[in-house]
Amino acid sequence: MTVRIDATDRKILAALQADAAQSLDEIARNIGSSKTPVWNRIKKMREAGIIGQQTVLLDAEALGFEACFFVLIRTSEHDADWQGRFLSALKSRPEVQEAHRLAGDIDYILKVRVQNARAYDTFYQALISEVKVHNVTALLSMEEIKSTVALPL
Amino acid sequence: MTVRIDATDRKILAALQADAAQSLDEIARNIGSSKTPVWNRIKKMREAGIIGQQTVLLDAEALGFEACFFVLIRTSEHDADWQGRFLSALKSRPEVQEAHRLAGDIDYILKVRVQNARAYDTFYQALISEVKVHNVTALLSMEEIKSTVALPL
DNA sequence: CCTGAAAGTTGCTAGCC
DNA sequence: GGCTAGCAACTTTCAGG
Repeated sequence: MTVRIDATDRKILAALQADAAQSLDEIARNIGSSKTPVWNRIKKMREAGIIGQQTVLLDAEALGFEACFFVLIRTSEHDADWQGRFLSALKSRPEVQEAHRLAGDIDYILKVRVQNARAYDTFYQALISEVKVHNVTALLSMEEIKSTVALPL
Repeated sequence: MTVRIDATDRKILAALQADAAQSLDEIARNIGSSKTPVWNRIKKMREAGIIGQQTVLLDAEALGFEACFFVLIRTSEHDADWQGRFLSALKSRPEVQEAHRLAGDIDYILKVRVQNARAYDTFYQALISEVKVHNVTALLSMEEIKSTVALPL
């Protein structure tokens, strides 16, 4: 299932990451190739799942999502049933933008984007009523210094 | 500078978030409108900055970025000069995907994506040699449970 | 604010080097 | 593997209700 990625592929990926709206011609010109080979490579990488969803980045604040929290979670329960319920709760809640299971004494970290502090509290109350967690610390973001989805290819 | 966003605009944004590659016709059909009005609204929201970069989401693991750390940073220095150097260090390092200034006793949180633990250490050493920080805790992600850039419109 | 149609670009395929 | 050529499909513009 692993596809070999060469230097040209990486250039294509970097170009797509930077601006997925540009045309094949433009990408081809910038990396010193031409339309068809670029298209074939993109197709292959799409099929291999290396290139995933194509999306737009929206201005969260302009759309009324003015609060962003990082939530550190410790739990005492580690059985499969609890974990299953916890994971599906996270996946089904759209305000959870990221969720990671961690190594170390903190078990999970979430990134939660909501309209305001009150909306966060609603989310938090709903979450802890659905699954029991041992300890929760919420870190409130005051300023988004940097935010990118680009990998440093 | 604020543009009024109505229900139709929100539907368009949701559609674009889900798949920015779909055609105007498709979007128009799904939201019960037609090409030109959809295009006019998109244009307006682009100009207002509500719609930002168009990009693709890449499979980090397939491309060799197998480690993801969340870094909690406490600092004792809060003067403008220090902060300026710290921020520009973060912005210039491509492995830093997110950086937030926080409220509370932890001052900053970073999300750092690197090839492996060793690459993280290289990053970490470089960062602390550039700017002095009081206390650093790195949380290693074992599993990316969820990751989306979509806002819950 | 929407409709419909025209014009220029682009995505994608096929056949040749 | 890459290149050239072509058509279908798309984006973008604009006159008119």
